[in-house]
Amino acid sequence: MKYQKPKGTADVLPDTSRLWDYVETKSRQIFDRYRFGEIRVPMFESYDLYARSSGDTSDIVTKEMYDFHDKGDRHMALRPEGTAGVVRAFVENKLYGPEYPKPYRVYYMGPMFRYERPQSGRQREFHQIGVEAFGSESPLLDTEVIQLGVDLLHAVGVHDLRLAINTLGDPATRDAYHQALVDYFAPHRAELSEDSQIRLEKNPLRILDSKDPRDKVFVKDAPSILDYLTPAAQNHFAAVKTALDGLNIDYTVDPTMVRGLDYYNHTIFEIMTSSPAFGNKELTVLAGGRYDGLVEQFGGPATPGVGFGIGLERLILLVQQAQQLPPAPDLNVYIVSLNDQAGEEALRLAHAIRNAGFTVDMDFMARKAKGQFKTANRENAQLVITLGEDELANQVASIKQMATGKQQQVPFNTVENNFQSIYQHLVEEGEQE
RNA sequence: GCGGUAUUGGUGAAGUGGUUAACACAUCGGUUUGUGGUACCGACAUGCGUGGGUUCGAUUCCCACAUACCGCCCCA
Repeated sequence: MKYQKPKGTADVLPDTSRLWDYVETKSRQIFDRYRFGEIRVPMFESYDLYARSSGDTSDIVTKEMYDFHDKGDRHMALRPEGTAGVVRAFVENKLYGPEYPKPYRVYYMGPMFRYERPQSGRQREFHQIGVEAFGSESPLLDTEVIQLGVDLLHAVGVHDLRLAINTLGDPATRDAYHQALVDYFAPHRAELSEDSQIRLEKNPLRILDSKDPRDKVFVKDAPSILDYLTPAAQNHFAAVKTALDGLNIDYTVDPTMVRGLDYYNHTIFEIMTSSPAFGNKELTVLAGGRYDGLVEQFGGPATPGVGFGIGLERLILLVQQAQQLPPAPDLNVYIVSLNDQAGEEALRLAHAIRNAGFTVDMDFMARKAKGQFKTANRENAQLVITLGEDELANQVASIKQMATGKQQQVPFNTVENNFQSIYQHLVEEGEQE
């Protein structure tokens, strides 16, 4: 084969894209109800934008960034996540201005990229649906965003959700907790995994997320961030929990939950579900949190923000598992043509009938009548129009109702000008009998 | 970046160091003129991911590369 798709990409073919469309359409309906508007931002930005927002110290960022130098020798990167670009747009378009209602709420959906080795559920090009809400510190906004996520998942038929929440607190909290973790783990340094020994230097929080059994022994009794919250952070978290209770949204507090990105603080949350689609393993489909301070870091005025992202590929699998595909659209008419001249007439009639609002297909392979009927049958055509020498000579179409097998003649004229009434007579009234 | 497994037609696949690469599904055609199902008949990989090598001879052995899947790292 001469060409193959780039590593880690996928072609979405019509059968599956119907499912994508379904999920996207449902999502938009939910966003409308919550008054989130769509924002479309570039699929690539300056490399520095992503590197800085994600935490440029981590070599992870450079390792997984899909970056390149353009012809002007600018260092660019395909967007690895949605938030950074949206925050940049928020600042650049001065959306913090007084003329915009606060909080300023947007959603996006589209491809993201990361340069890594493809494996289970991970591709180099993947898709996310995400939301961001700027300008309010209210814990009620955190809660509304969570509620939005839950609603969205319900809307596409994904149930059995588990919401996990945690707080990373404010900067003072993080500093104190950081120190506490270092104090706790340092004496066991030699007993930790090699990776965690490095994490201890760079980002002790990540040790909590380790899968290595050597680390888990100590993680079990590690200090909890909940004990290091400043009063303000504590109040915020408590208010989120109260609001969730008020909405009857179940949740579990997971004090070991962390985020890979540096910009998160205060509330972070994940929605998990287990499904046969994933071998009944519990997997996260939605993750988000608060990122007060990010707008400021990007050169805007101090503006709080909160949002989440959903991995679309994963969600699609869930939806596919949870419910049957939305049915393919009906084929109203299939036109069988028996010679070249009839083919030309078929083209004309097809156009007229389509203009009347019906779906029409016809043969382009010069196949025999039997073969064309087979196709019509396979595509579930309601009506089949046959055009051959006789029909052309008499300027009439033979129209067959596939359900009953009855066939009758209708002048071309009527087919072209009043197909609606033919259809009503043959199909809709037929159904009532 | 590291490791494991895999790669045969439109699809699912069997198979062997040597003159015709099973079988099934799908598709197309036929079983007398232009009508859906079934049955029966026929057609359908000069080719076994790509490039090298070993060999008298490779789809089968070896190497490299590509891609896919599964792990590690990491996770946006």
